[in-house]
Amino acid sequence: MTIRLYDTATREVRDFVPLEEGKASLYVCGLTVQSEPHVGHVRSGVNFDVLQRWLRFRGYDVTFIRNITDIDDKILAKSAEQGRPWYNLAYAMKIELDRAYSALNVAAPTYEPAATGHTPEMIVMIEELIARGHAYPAADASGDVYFDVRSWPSYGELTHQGIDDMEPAADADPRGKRDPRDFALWKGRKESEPETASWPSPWGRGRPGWHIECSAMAGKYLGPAFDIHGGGVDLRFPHHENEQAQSRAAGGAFASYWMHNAWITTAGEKMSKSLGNTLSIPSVLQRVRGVELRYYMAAAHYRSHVEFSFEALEEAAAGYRRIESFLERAAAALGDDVPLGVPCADFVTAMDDDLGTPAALAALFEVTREGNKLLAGDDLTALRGSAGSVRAMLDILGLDPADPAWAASGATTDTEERLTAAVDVLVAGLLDERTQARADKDWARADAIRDRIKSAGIEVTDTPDGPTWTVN
RNA sequence: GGUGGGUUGGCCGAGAGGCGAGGCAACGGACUGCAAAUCCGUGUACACGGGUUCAAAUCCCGUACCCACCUCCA
Repeated sequence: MTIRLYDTATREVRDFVPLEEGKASLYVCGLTVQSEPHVGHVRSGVNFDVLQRWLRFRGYDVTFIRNITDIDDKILAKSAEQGRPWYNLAYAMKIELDRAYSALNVAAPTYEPAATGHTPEMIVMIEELIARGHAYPAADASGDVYFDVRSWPSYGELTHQGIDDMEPAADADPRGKRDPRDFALWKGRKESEPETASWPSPWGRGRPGWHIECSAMAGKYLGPAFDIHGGGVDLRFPHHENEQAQSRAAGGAFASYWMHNAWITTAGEKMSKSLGNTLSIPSVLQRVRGVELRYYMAAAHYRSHVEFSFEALEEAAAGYRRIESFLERAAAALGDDVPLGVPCADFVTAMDDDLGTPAALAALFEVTREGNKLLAGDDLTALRGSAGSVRAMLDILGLDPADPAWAASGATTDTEERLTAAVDVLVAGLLDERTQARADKDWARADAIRDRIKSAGIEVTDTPDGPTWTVN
């Protein structure tokens, strides 16, 4: 059985055949660090993290490059508005993004290059394109360099569009373009822009066009040909189309497979960056834990559009807690931590089929139910098998509750620990009284004590090993 | 104008010619002093109209509505 992936370029699910046996090279377009990340922004991070984990589980040696764009029009505009240097804004938002990723257990890629660190590579590539007749410096004095789409016959192949069917951008400044669809490889510095936002080039000081950075960085770290290129659906055109055109026009084969994750929207609309911070990662994490948010995102197929709602998020969290509590009870029954086991066959089949996480989770729930039944019996070997399998499947999805990543994000402070210990002592006294009452079959008194504890926001649960308490 | 995606039960969300994925919620039962958790059970869902077929949520034709992209959106 091989991994099969949906390839946007061919519009079909194809067997994954890497360029080099046993290795997988992956480039994902990361974010433009211009504002605080919201739930929509991090979906690709989660989805491609799952892909990366699955490739690794299937034995591939994965090289995973995910860039960040740290210079662009919006960064310049926002930093000017906020009265701070553009690089300070970009850096601060980059730190926020890292926090969001780590709160969601999105593993660090092999390397995370930034656009501003790669202007020499871009310049070399642009020169190559000019030499091959696929690019030209603008005829005006702007210092811009454009890609000549008419010079590249297969332009439009990724998104299956003909150049003449494309609507020329109504608002685009034609500047020195030969064709309105030509796109900027290099943007000459404008007087209004800060000197620090420009780099030397053969065409004068300027800054990267958006698309060239990814071509240059993918080429640098993965070579002229690599296996998978990913990103959000919105990037198919123009970004990915242009990346492919310029990379191929410069002589590289570029990506063999193109994968695109769908959007998370609210109220049917895309999550605009101007929406405010109600859906920023820190604010959502006040409602649910990071692992629960990740579960919510992993539970839908990556190519399916998700309509975000807190109701659906809470429901998903309830489902995750069921799996989690099984693992906790299994660990208690086994008297030990549950070791990572083997995913069940249905899970593997589902994941191989274009990362079918919904079907994979269905399989995971089947094993969880079996495990819950075993919990009632005394076959510890079977229980260990089920629990280990559940843990292994969660681990592949980046959802293993025992992953230290979660502990880091939910770290308890010393004060909290001391408070917990203090409450435990106080509640323990009451619970002793209640246990005595229960032994005396004085149910009224037992319930009264439980109600009293509950009025303090603490839930008491009776188990065969005695009562336990949790904060509501 | 071009390109692509969607409409599934109370809710979320898979599937892609025949057998009701799964989760959440609800209801019934078992267990429990009562709860909680767990297990067992309960559903005649596929936007609308035609068509093909022994058989259609799934294929074809048409219609409606929604969404994305069309040169610096995740």
